[in-house]
Formats: sequence, structure tokens, C-alpha cells
Amino acid sequence: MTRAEPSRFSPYAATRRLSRLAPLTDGDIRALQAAEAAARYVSARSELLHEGQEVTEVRMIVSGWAATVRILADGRRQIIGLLLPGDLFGDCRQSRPLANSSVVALTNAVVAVAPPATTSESLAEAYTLSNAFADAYLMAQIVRLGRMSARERIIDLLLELHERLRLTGLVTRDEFELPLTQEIVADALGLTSVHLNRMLRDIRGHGDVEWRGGRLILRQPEALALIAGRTPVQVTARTF
Amino acid sequence: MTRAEPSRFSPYAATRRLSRLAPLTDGDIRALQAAEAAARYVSARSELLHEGQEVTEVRMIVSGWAATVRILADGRRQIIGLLLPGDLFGDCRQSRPLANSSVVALTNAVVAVAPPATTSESLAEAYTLSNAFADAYLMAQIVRLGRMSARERIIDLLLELHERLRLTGLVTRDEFELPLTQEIVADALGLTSVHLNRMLRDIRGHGDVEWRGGRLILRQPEALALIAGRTPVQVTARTF
DNA sequence: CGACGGCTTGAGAGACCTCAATGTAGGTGG
DNA sequence: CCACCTACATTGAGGTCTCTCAAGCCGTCG
Repeated sequence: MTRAEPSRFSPYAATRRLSRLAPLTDGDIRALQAAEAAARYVSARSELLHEGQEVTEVRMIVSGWAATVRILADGRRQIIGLLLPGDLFGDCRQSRPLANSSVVALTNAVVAVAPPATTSESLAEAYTLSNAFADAYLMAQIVRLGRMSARERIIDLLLELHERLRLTGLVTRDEFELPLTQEIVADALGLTSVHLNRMLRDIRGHGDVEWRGGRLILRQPEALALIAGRTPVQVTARTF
Repeated sequence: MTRAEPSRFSPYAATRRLSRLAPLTDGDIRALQAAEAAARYVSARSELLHEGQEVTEVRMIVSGWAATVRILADGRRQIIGLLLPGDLFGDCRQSRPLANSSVVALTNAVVAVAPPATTSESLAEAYTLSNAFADAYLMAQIVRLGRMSARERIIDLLLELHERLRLTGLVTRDEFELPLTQEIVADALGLTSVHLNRMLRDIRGHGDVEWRGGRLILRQPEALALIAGRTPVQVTARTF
């Protein structure tokens, strides 16, 4: 079964995500849309950033999926975090920053240079919040890997993706594109693809999760979240 | 065996760490030392920050050890990261930030409110670098938990601690205070304390690592690092 | 001295991995 | 249009790593 290319290209998904993080000005929106329009196409498996390399600009995923990864000397691979449309990578807050992990496109993707935040207070706040979310997702990943069983890891990750993609407006009726291979998900969850496959069979049999043809359907996301003990990530008390 | 209190109290270790991250002005140093002097004593197990709570100030560990932790509904505990002297916690870059995990003192400790970075360019850079390191350590933790065996996790963590404490000036002759119980280390490594204990016995037998009475000795840190495939974390290409 | 927290060890069970083979869908070239 | 190839998904059998439960030990402190 080959994964289909995303059936609907979602223009400005990245802009939408950032504009939901902080109240952006019209100028910000224009800058983001211009950046998206000037984006670059990259094909699956291409490396967008190499560990240890000097970082010069913040970039954002416009469409498609990517991941930050680290590969051990003997070839074991760990996906540190997934990058979805609207996510930023190549943080450069310090001077002369070095990438602390590689970034790889997992699907064909579109990547743009994020407009600099120096000009706009509101855009800077959106970036800051985006970074805060990224940190929170790293911590969630640690808890998954450290203290959850394979089954729990899978469900927790799927719920996180649901939550993140909803913010970006890429979820309809608890259903979203999941254009990843089982091997990729396994590398994110610290499992082998064989074991992941078996656990997926179990979960599928249970009826709450359906994953076929690159689309994921969560039957009862709230119930699942309750069982899995997952609460949505929140990084600010501000409402807007 | 009870852990001894650190045999040498190391004044200004936190200041030393930050001043090694960026070239600080005399004013910065004074502000940091003043903050350290005004610090608060907290006892082991006390909670310094609660998950979901609104964060109002950045704090720094002056002496002792703490950890960011998350506890699952059924009591499983995962230590997300260890906080050592000179480490900051309670990040507040966004407006009205919420703590995304709890912070707990692992030993009796001294904690200070970090001087605000708004006044000083150089101090802000030190904080930024400190945050960059914190991020890098989170990623290292993910790789440990996701793709390393118990033995590898242990050695990798010990090497990381060695590396971090050296920056703070708390290592002498590849030997440093490690005032943690095996249960705490197990919770950091996603293991049970029973299994950690067994692996420690093996590693100890191998002769490269000695851990007794709250002190850790690494016999051949470079050789260990080579075997374990660990390279020091670097977050900037800048030299100073 | 007894109680307590932490360390150590044993025996057995369970989760997850490895190796290996098979299945299946799409893509490509003849 | 078929044969073949590739990438991914699936399944089986057996092994290993790590966990659980449980008991004993050791040093410290009251």
C-alpha cells in the first residue's frame, strides 16, 4: 500500500497555525503568506538541516511532514520530534547557533524561510509560543518513551497529532492525513516496526482507531484521551 | 546507605556556570551573586513548581539538585530532566506562561530568583545559551530513552552529568558529587530501580565507573565516551 | 534497640526484539 | 498487458531484555 499524496493541499496552513497562537497584524499575515508563496519544494528523505551545522535562519513547514532525528553510530535512528505544517525549525536565539539535531523531510514537503521576527512584536510572540509548544512536545515525548507501554505510546502520539493538526486546521471530523510509514512511527516511538505493526493490529481490533491509506480516523478522541490519561498541552494562560 | 550532604559547598557555582556561557559584565556578576546570596533553602522532595501553574519568574539552582518531572495517573513517574547548580527553570518568554511540568528538589537545595535579563544584553545571551543547552539535553534524553539499552542509558547519562558539571566547575579529577538515589536515576532513565541496580553492578564490575557514598568516579571518561558514541553537546560556534 | 530508607539479590513472567518469510500494491520496462 | 521490481505491511517462531514480586541486608537515626 503506497501512501497517497495529501488529497487536499492546504494553502496557508502554516500561516493559520501561527495566527492562532497570537493575534497577528495584517502585515504579519502578508509577510507569512509571502514567505509561503516563496517556499521551496523538497522531496521525501532529503535532509533540511544537518546536526552540528551552523543555523542561519528559522524555517517553517508549509506542507508535508518532517522530523528532527538523531542517528546512532550503529544505525539506530530516533525521531526526536515530528514537524507538521506550521511548525518552525532552525531555532536561532543565541549567536552563531548550531543545529543540535538533523531535520529530515518525511514526505515530499514545502518549506519556507520564516519572516524575521525583529520587525513585529506580535509575530515574535507567535514564534515564542510556537517554541514553547515545541518544548512541551519534547517533554511529552520523553514521558512516552520513558514510562509508557507500546500501546500507550501509540495512542498518546496519535492524540498529540490530532491535537496539533487541529490547531492548524487540518482535522475534519476527527480524521486527518497521516502520511507516515509504520517504520517512521516506530522510530518516533522507540519501537521496532514489527512490534508497532502488531500493536496497531490490536488497537485497530479495538475499534477506536482506524489507519489506512495514509488517513487516520479517531472514533472517540475524548474517550481515548481519558483512558490514556492525556490532557491537551497548554503553554499560556492568555486568551485571545 | 544515606547520601552525604555535598562535602564542599560551592559558592557561586551558578554564577560561574552562566559566566562561562557568555562574557558577563561586572554588573551581571554582581547581580548574580546578589541573587545567590538572597536565595532560599528548600528541602529534598519539596515541589518548586507545579505543572500547569502560572510561572512568574525565572529561577536558578544555586546548589543541590532538582528535576523536572511528570507523574502519570497510576503513579508512574518520569524525570524529564535533571537540574544542576547553575541551571535555570521556569522559563517565561511568552506572556502568561504555564509550567509544562513540575519541578521537584531531589536533595536539599538552594534556589534563587534569577536576575531579570531585560537590563543586560550579555546576561540575556547567557540565559539564551542556557536554554539552548537545556533543549539539547532534552533531545539527548529522548535518544537515550528511545534507542539505548539500559547499560547505554546509564553510561550516557553519567557522561552527560560529567560534562555539565565540568562546565560548572564541580568536577575534580573526573570525580563529582552524585547525590541521587538509584530510584531517582531509574526514574530519569525509564527503568526500574531493580534493573538499574543490576546494570550498575555489571558496569561497576567492568571497572570504568565507581559510584559509592554519593560520589561518582569515571575512570576513563574519554574512552567511555568513545565506546558509548557520545560527543559533547555544543550549541554555539562562538568562541569567547 | 527497632524502625526506616535505600541497596542488593533471586525467581519467574511479560514485553519487546530479531530474524526470516510471505503478502500486497504500485511503478516500470519490455 | 504482463513480468518484474521495489517499498511497505504482515505474520511466525524463538530469544533477550526488562519488569514484578518478594525477601534479605546494611547503615543511620531516633
